[in-house]
Amino acid sequence: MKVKELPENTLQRLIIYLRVLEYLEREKIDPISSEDLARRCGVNSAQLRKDLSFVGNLGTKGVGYSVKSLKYSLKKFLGRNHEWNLILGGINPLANFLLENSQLFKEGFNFMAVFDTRDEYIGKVYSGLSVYNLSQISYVVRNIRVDIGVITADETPELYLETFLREGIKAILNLSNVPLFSENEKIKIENFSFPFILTKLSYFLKLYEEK
Amino acid sequence: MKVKELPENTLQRLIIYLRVLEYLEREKIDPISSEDLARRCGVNSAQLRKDLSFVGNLGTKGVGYSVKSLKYSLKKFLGRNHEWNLILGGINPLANFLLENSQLFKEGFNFMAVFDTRDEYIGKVYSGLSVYNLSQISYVVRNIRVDIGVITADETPELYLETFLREGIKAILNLSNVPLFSENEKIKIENFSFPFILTKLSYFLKLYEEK
DNA sequence: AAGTGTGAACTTTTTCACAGCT
DNA sequence: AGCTGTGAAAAAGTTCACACTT
Repeated sequence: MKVKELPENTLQRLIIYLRVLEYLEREKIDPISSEDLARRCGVNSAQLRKDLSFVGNLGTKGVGYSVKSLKYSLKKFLGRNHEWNLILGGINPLANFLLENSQLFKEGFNFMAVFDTRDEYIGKVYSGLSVYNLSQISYVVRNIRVDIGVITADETPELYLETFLREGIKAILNLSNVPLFSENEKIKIENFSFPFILTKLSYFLKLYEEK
Repeated sequence: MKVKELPENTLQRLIIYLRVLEYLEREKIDPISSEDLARRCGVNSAQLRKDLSFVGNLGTKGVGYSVKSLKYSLKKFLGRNHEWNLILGGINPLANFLLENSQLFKEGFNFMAVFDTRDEYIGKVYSGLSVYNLSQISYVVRNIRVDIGVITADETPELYLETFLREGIKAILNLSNVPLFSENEKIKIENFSFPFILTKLSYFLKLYEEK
């Protein structure tokens, strides 16, 4: 197989499989069948096998999947077998939470620098990282590899986006309340906000009320 | 039309449209064509019109959509025209961030109570809310309507899920690192974590490196 | 006997293209 | 003339079902 591009939904499910495999490893469950893993991931087993076929031939017929080696294959496929360098734009409580969150560090996502546009923050040390003026980003990017730009700024997220893209950053996590997009195929932007995800639940609740 | 169930992707896009409409309203842009709005939302205009057709006949032929009234229709359709009551399970920095986040309050998501299982937290006041023992949830649920249960606990998210469901809560936002599922069609669970969304970017970066 | 991997069938979603309203 | 709303066509994604391997 291969050749075909990975569907977005398949990518999302692969990430879930990885998470559940990590759980199974802690619980010392090994091996596991597609039936059993699928049930724990809320999908059907044909779906799971088809999804995994994008990654490779990972199972043993008549037996199932080795939890350990499937986890390893998924990590590698998802680019989670090494570390990534992040920068952050916009100091606020969410930024603070992310910088102090050791879970992200444990999982290989390392914040390298913080940017802001407000004078009172520039030059300070924030959660152990120096705060730079956004206009000085070139200096930082010249010295360290930056993989992912995280935008937390509520005020001018577009400014951070433009600046990050101008510096050649290819992957953006936008956590502001305004969704951001790029026509450029070579740029990947993920938009997330808590009101966004809660609205998915509010729609469900409204629907449920009506019935 | 109508009759057909709303696809998940359509729901997600409707939420994006709403966000962008709020932005357009602030910018005093009104009316707007499907072409223009679609471009700002990173979708194609036929897609946008088809999505909106699930909500109703909202546009004016030859003119476009009124930003103000389209925003209103979407809010109503998404259940965002009134307030929702939330409870939170598991005290930690993420819980703290959510409880202190006035944006959620402004958008109609109100935290009513906090639960934990660790004695040292019970009975304390945390971000202005009383912390109850999870085992005493029935007492709280008897006195206030609870719409959404938010799970922040890292240690035993399953315990919070089971307890919330047992109390009849229909909508769950799980922010722990273990994805949770329910077979029950009448229960809606949204799983989110920062490592999850960053993994989508790491996959993209890995792919990009390979080419 | 058990359980994967995958073509083929089926279902859903997206895009096209244009009739019809303003 | 301009732009929506929507059937119909095309594309994409999911599920079935079974050949095949251990």
